[in-house]
Amino acid sequence: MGTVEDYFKGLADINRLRIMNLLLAGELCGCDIQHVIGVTQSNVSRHLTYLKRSGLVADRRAGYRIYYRLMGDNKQEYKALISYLKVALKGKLFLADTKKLKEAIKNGACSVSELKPRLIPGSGLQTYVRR
Amino acid sequence: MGTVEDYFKGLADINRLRIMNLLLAGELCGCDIQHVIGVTQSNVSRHLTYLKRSGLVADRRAGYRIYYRLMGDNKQEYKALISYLKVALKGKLFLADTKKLKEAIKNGACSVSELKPRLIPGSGLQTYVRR
DNA sequence: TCACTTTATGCATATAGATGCATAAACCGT
DNA sequence: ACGGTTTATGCATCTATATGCATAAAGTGA
Repeated sequence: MGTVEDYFKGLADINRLRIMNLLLAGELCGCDIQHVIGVTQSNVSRHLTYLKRSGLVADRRAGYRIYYRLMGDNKQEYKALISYLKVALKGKLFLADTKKLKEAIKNGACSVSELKPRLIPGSGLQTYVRR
Repeated sequence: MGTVEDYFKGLADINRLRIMNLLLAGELCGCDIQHVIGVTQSNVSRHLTYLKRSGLVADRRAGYRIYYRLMGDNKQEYKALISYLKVALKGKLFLADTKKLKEAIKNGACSVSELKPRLIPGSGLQTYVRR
């Protein structure tokens, strides 16, 4: 995993693209993703597994939640891909998802608020406090 | 066709990535692609059909040959994708393919020679004369 | 230990994709 | 019209994806 082919296979699905679009905004737990995308929980779980297997997404457990984030890979191939996604994910569906995510955060989503970043002690990672 | 999803689906196959890699070097006819990739003719034909359907590749007929080229799309999404491919297609397989293509051209490939570009009258497109 | 939240997975099913072989189709030159 | 070159497609098969439902698994808090 982590090859160019893996990347493209990983992104060859509309729901996985929607997830990547959301993760561009920051680290998220599965239930928030499920809420925004509006598919079943098992569906989200499997797509996240696929994205991890492709080398696109990383995760960490925090209690009974698991937070997913873009793989912080320094490979040029990976960074260039993320740059491309930022350019390419501008369609109505993606913008609507992003908007819905912001709304959810404002109304107190289950896990995150990009307005309130918090550093995880010792990890160098950033998460967001629950509202 | 031509959406981000189409692009990623179109590139989610190793043989189609290999074809795109070759087309980055210029316009090519199907038989040259087949020679370099080393799969069956029907396989190449179907992958090219898929790439056209995805909005990634365009073609033109010239006699009994059909020349395939990257879709000359000015959309930012498309241009950024091509830029990404130039960065990402650096693996051994892709480099070997490119090398094999150059060899084929040097030895007189069936249709093209990037050493001898020729403008197609009126079209603004460039092709390569047969050796 | 028990109820609750979140995530993963076994099972079943439906669809899409990849591939080779044989053959058709399009076009050329003679 | 005919043989030769290149490309497309019908048929068959195999594998991979996508999806929902039900259920298990992991973790929390009382």
